[in-house]
Amino acid sequence: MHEPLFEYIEAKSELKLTDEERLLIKSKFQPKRLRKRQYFLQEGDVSKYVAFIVKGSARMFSVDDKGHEHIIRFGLESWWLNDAESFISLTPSRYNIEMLEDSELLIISVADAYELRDKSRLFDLTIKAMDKQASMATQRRIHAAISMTGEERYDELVNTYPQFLQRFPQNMIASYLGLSPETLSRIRKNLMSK
Amino acid sequence: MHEPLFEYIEAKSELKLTDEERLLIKSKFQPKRLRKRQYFLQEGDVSKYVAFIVKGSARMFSVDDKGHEHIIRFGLESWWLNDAESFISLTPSRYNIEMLEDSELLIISVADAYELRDKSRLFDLTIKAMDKQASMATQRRIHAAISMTGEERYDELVNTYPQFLQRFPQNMIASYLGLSPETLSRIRKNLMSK
DNA sequence: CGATTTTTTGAATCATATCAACGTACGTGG
DNA sequence: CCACGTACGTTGATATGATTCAAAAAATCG
Repeated sequence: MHEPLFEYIEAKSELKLTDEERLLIKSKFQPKRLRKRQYFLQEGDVSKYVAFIVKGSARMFSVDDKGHEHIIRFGLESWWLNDAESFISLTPSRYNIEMLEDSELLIISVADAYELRDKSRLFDLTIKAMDKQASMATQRRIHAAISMTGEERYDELVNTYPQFLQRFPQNMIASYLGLSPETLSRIRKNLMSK
Repeated sequence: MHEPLFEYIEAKSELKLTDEERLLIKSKFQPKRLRKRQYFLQEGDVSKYVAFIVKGSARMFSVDDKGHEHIIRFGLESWWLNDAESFISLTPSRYNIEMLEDSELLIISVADAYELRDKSRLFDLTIKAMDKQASMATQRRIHAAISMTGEERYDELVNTYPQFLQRFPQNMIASYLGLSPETLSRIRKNLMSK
């Protein structure tokens, strides 16, 4: 069950885990199964855990006054789930995290995550690598959101995350891109004829 | 010259620097002065340095095919400057970083930054705290960009970063919000009459 | 298979961009 | 210190991209 996490850590840190370190990490990460449509985090709750996705997928989204959902980000195998804002400041979350497929997670509490970063150099390096990658990805996304048309943003998504198209329904892709489902449908129709 | 950086590190890490650590940090960060309109990073260059802003301000922006500029983020005192994407992957940057006021920076190379994180626990804690804060801020910004109208985004900026209105011209605020200068002008006019 | 969800299409409407013109503020060299 | 040039902000008219609402078609699920 923990094997994919170990592989992830060794890949990110570019180092090999000792048996001792494996045991330590295993002791802090609890397996958790969530079925499709179950929530990992609900709006108003405080995000006390981070999850590593072993298998499955999820979306983090907010709901506005009009009841429209906006997808902040998706999660797939080897990605992490949590609301940075709530997790860090320990305030109630404005977001929901819902599983989109039957999933297997490995969860760790805030306190244990800090402790583990202190005790395991590899784990610490892994989180640093993840932070860097995340900051790159969010910088790109902000750039796309403020400077591109819907069609350009869809184009970039097709190139950057082609898996999304296989795994997620089109109306969720639209929400992720900040478009209405109808608009994305029309954009795709348009691209067909080119 | 390095005093503001020391204060920043002690505030973020919630610990006190030793004299030894101060010397080490001082030896890695070079002072650099840039005047208004000078560039810290130009599109096409690789971002090899990170800068801590002691005094002054800057903007990071891209230029699209039509020659329009899009501001990804601003920098002010105690903020950091670099292009995450270029810095991390050592690829030529798609962005420019230009000083908006005569500024004093403390710059550190990629290699030295890694080394310093290894050698100074306080510096490492500081960067971790900064990463967390940055991930919170970018999550908020993405949420705003994909789910809010121009007026709502301006409103949020007024509440979150009121300093921006004092320090930066309105057309740059518009660019940061992903709006044309004309649209922001009209939004402000609208808000006046409420 | 029927029921529900997702996608598509059309028409009307809204938000924002674009282009052009004008007024104002600003800083820079003479 | 003034005058000029450049940058900035506002306003109006028009164009465009995207949303909304409604309905039908297609896909998916139990």
